[in-house]
Amino acid sequence: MPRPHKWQLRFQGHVSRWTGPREAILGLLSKTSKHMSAKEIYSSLYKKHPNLGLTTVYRTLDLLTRMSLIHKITLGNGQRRFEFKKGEKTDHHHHHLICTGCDKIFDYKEFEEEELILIKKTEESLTRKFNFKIMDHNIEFYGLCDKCNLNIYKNKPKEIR
Amino acid sequence: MPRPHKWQLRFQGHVSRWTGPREAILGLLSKTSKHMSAKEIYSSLYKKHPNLGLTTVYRTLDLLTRMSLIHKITLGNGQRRFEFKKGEKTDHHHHHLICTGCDKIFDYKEFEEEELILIKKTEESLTRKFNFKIMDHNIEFYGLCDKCNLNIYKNKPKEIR
DNA sequence: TTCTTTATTGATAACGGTTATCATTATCAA
DNA sequence: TTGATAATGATAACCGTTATCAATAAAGAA
Repeated sequence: MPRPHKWQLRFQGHVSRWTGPREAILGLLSKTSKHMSAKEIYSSLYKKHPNLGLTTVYRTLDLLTRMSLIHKITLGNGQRRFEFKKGEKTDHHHHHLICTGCDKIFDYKEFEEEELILIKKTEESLTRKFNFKIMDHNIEFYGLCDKCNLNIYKNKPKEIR
Repeated sequence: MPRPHKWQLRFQGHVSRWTGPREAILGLLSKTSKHMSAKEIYSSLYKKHPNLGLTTVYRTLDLLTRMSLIHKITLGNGQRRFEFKKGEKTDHHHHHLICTGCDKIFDYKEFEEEELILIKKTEESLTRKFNFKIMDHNIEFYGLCDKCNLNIYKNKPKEIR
């Protein structure tokens, strides 16, 4: 049932089996640049895989994350999204600008190189000082868009969300 | 009922009112260096404020965050915790190093000046590009502390928490 | 190929954190 | 003191994620 796949090699000699759902989910993520949520993946695959269960999506995303084939990002608002890992660690270097009024998220790439240098230096220093194995980082800026910056002293109203 | 408070000044001339729950929650966070969750705050205040509702804790934390009086951090596992903001100055400026094995949070000050310069440049650029009013930023590194790093080959991270 | 083992799946229920609802209470300017 | 209304708190609802468990299917063995 499962067709040959280049990533299947990662499973050989291990416990896991190469299955249709895993093929479908990894295939989808490898073909998009978006960071997708579990439900987005689930509904994207419904047409071609109507038998796929949401539980399997979660389990597969967890497996692929542990295999370092995909990358999980947790936004400041708690959203979890996944993306295919193209290669080097530095490729998935997304940072976010988030409006705390309406939760809109903007990707930015300003000062990407400078950030990378500083991140690397910081990681090395933290590893030495705390004896940590650094696996990931998260950099976000929070602010208010012009539509939201007038109402910060009120309990968050519905209208501006 | 509400007693005078230095932070009350932040409310004067605005819509919001200075209330007992807000006094209690901000007061608690100002007296601890811990990063607390909503439920931890709720149960910490239960003794002296048995009438306080969990809903109000969430609403107040949201308000105080938007007022930049406290800081919200979202861990990689989705946990949300809050800490008091000591001041606008760089005195107590720090970022977080989070162990994904045991959820422990370490504050660090490595490369503080270099980070601040880059952060300021990035903020200015983002403000110009997106017309945002930058209020805050969040820089976190995720990894495994030395104790948890020894257990990476165990199946269930829950057991070592 | 067929068989056997067991990893994987998917429907369902359950879980935990957060939010919406809404009647009541409390703040604060007048 | 009073009145308008912001804020509160009990409750239910919401939503993303997990646990459960019988059924299914992958992959090596025969």
